[in-house]
Amino acid sequence: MMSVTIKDIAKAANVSYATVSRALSGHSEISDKTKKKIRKLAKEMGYTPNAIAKGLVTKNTKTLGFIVPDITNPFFPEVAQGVEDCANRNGYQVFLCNTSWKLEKEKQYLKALYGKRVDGIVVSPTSNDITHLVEADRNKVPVVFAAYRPAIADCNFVATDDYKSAEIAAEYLLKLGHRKIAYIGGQQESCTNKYRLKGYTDVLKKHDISLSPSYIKHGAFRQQSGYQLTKELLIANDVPTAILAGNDIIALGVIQAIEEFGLDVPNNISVVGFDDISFASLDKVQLTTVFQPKYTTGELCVEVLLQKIKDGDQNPTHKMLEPELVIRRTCKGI
Amino acid sequence: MMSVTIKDIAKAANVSYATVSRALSGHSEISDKTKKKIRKLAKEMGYTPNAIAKGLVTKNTKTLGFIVPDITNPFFPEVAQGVEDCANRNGYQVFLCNTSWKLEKEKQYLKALYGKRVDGIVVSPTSNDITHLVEADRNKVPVVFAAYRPAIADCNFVATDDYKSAEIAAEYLLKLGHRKIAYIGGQQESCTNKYRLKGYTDVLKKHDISLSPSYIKHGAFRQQSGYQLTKELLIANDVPTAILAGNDIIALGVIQAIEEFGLDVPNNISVVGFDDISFASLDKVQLTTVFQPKYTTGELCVEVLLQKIKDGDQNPTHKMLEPELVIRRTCKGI
DNA sequence: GCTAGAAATTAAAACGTTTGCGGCATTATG
DNA sequence: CATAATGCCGCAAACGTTTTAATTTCTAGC
Repeated sequence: MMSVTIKDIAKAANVSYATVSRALSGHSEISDKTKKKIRKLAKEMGYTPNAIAKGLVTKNTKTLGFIVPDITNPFFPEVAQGVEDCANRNGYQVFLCNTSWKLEKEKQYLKALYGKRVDGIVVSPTSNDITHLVEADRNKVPVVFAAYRPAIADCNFVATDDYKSAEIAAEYLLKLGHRKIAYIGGQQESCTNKYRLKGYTDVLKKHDISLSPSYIKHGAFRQQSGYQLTKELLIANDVPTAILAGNDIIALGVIQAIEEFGLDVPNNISVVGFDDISFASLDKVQLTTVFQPKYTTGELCVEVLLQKIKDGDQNPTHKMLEPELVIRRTCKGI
Repeated sequence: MMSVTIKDIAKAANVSYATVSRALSGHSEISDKTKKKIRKLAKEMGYTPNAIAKGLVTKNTKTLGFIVPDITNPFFPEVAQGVEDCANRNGYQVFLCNTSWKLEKEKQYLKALYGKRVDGIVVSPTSNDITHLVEADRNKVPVVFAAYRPAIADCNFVATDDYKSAEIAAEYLLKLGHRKIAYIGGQQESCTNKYRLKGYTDVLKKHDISLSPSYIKHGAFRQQSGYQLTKELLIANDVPTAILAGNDIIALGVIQAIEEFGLDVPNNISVVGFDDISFASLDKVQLTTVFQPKYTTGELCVEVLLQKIKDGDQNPTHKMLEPELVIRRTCKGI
């Protein structure tokens, strides 16, 4: 499995290997005749440029990293699609890394990506502990946060306004006449969760609705977690009339729990999620949720990343995207 | 953003850079004292080894590639999870590449991956045209096919027996009393589709049921495709009592179409899918389907890949996994 | 036919590692 | 004390490219 190198071609064509390099890359003065000859030869010999040797000298690898916490949540593949498409359009490839919500894995991947000298990293962090990512951005390689708004100011990010998303959802529920609204969140510490929780509580406060602490529960951004927490909620004596779920995946678990409990969605309890993953629109599901521009998020992340890479600009870029309520069939007036 | 190299450390420690290399990698004779000194220094200076320079000399990158046709189909993320976990356990990282069912992209990615000199590739091919993949396996880098059984004999693959899967599903439908069973497939040319189709037709033949050609339709492994083809099917005059869908995603589209048409699943038409993606078990969906060990597929793929990498064995390895019917609520006796 | 200048090509250094070989201390052996 | 063995470490080549500077070849004008 010995691969053919530029030197092999040079020998075969009886020229220096500098000439071969130029003939192949094209962006240097070289006669048409030799260029053609060499290219033909290269193809015949089955030459594939060694990107890693090239990376060593040019200092760029035309590679990006994308770190996601859960590839099993359809939200992230959609973002990934945007990341990938935009990267490809610009001649970049992407390393997709999945942390399974483990901080340790996130750190490992960060190190590995930098070790491979990727030109930039987009990351949807696993937790609120992002010091390693910030440090990397400052000293080693540009990073932009996807679907996450860091508490620290001088980071790049593109995110949907989670606070506003929650506001919209809560206001909608209130407009439907609900007063007893529970919140089943994901990881309590995560920024996404914090903003959504804040939007929810603020709206309730604004309408002078007292917050029952038993109505606020946290777990993980997973179906199982939504299911479990809702069970707990339903066993207690004061059952809410509506539930705001931390995201669509959680919402699916919430609904499952409600129906297993013998209650109906939306007749007994209304449910709204966040994200609008593709399965939310299934006829059988028809989940009311707050849409988040997933694909666009991915695209924009790469755009700002490439910008940073190109001009070395260290100033933080922030992009806030607009959420949108999409009303389907899991909510009902009271 | 100048990164610190082994030479910088050597200078600081006042030793040769060979010594630094040895101190860091550890697997060479070196005194404990200098080893400690150098490691401490390296940490202080924020050294991250340049994996690409290392790869250039050692000829291996500790990196695998995984090419999938559609990251948006939950089937693949689950396989990817298995691939990743097993790779990580063995000190490898994986490049996840998504072709969006485009052969051209598959070829591009293959070239890019080889350019980056990944140590091995696992691929779920986009089409039945796999010559480029086979060629790569023979001359450049070991590749194993995931969830795909090539027509050519001397390839590595780990797949679930698609023929058997279809047999199981068809037999089940027959046992329920169905005689008018349609098949809504994915890409007609794909191997997966061919085996499933064959299993289906063979079973019907065995039971002396004549195959209506209008009952067999092909499109893509996508929800939209299943939806569209089912619409066509329902408009025709001879409506089937059961539909075998090419996979779960298609099945979801099939069900959508049936219900939009004013019919009920399973009361008017039974539906069964393949794969058992996580959403199939949702309370609202409860899709009867044929389970395929997705995570295991991923794991096994990298196991055989690593084996090939380690001992350079060129003999093809085949692994067939067992499907399993999981009965839920989209089928009914007649 | 000469020469200036442009065009095409080559030589060689550089990128950041690993590693085989050789050399020098240090210790063990006789 | 001389020698052999051992343990550490340095030198330098190698990996496959790109690229700058130098050199050769070509073209054209006189």
